[in-house]
Amino acid sequence: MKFKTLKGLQDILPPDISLWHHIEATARDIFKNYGYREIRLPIMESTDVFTRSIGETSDIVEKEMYTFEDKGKRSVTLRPEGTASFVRAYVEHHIHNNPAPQKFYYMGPMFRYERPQAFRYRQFYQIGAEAMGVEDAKLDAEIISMLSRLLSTIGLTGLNFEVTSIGCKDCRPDYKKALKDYLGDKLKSFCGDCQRRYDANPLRILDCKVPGCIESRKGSPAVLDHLCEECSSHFDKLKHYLELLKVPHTINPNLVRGLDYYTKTAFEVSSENLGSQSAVAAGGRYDSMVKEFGGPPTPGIGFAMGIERIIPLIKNTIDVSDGPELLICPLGDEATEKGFQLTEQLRSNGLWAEINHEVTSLKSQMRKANRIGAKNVIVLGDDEIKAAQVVIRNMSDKSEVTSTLSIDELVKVIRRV
RNA sequence: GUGAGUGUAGUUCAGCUGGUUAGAGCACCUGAUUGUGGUUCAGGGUGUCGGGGGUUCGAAUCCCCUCACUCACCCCA
Repeated sequence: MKFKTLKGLQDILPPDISLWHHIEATARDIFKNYGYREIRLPIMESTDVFTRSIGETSDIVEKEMYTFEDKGKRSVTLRPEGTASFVRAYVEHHIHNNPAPQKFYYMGPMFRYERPQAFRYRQFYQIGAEAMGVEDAKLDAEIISMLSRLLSTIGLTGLNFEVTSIGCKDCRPDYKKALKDYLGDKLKSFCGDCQRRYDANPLRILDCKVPGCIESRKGSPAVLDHLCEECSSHFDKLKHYLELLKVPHTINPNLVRGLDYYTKTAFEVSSENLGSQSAVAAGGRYDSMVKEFGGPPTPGIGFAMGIERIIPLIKNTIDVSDGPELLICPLGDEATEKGFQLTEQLRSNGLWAEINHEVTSLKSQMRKANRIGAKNVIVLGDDEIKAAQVVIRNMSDKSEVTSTLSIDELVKVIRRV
């Protein structure tokens, strides 16, 4: 084989593509109910858009971005996530002048230069939603509820919704300090990764799965006890509204997000059926990002879901079989010509019709009909043309109905109306 | 970036300690059945054994290198 897809990239072919369409159509449908409108964003941005928002020291920026210089010597980056691009567009087009909340959704590929793994790709697709301009926790509850509805409408079950608050610019530094103070003198009892995390991102120590670390961190201060007045009451309201809307969820104070811009609410949806990369969707509030991008102080909240991680979860539960509504099997030259015309006419009347282009034995034509999943078959030979009448055979129950060669009648009979 | 595993037909895989012409299931094609499919029966192999080098009388098998893929860590949708 001479060429193949690059590492971590994949072709999406039928029948899988039907699952993608199902997910995308369901998302558009649900988003419409909630007043979200589509926004299409470029696939690359000035590198600063990401470094300034995601965080210079985050893993994404430090080692996972597809960054290169264009011919004008500008540093550009293939987007590793959608929110930064969205906020850039929000500010650039003064969208804040519209009545709040302004709600948008997007879908498309993201790029991260990572080692591929099960359900992790270098080009992966996200469907994301962002709601801007409302600080109230009702919006947080609403968007989490929407996500929950979306995922269950798509057909997912057994998902775990985890919610927490990670504080804001004011209280998070205090908490970080309290945590580091507590962990500082017992640092030697932690794994190598955690010792590194202590300086890089101490919050992540709370998420470590090494048994020794779980033991050693027992009794460490909890984020939720260190929230400032405002963050704390925001989180209380969120819990209240989630109860009110009956959105199933658990509180996980150790939930950590890898992006620097999150404030207050953070949430993640995971599945136990995905192996190690279990996150299906994740999101949170970002109340200071618009201002940092040069816009007026504007709160925002959003989430993104990974399509590749949803596909395997619905693969065996959704029927993706398809096939033409009619296959014409011609026998002889005259039938080939007549059938060719007929096929086009049926198509222009809205039917998915096909004709075998090679006149082989009827047996092999029928085999092919079966193989391609044709719902009905017409055998078109000299007799049928002479009589201007055909037999329409239903492939699933073998029932047969006769019809004249009139297009209207054919369509009617095939559709069984 | 780190660690482990796997590369043989379209696909899933067998091929043990080296031994004639590289195999099986599924899929595919043809026929039995001349104008009616799925079941059955008969026939058909579609292959650079990932690539290169080495050891040997002889390598899919052993050794080295390399490439690719997979899973996991880090991290994340």
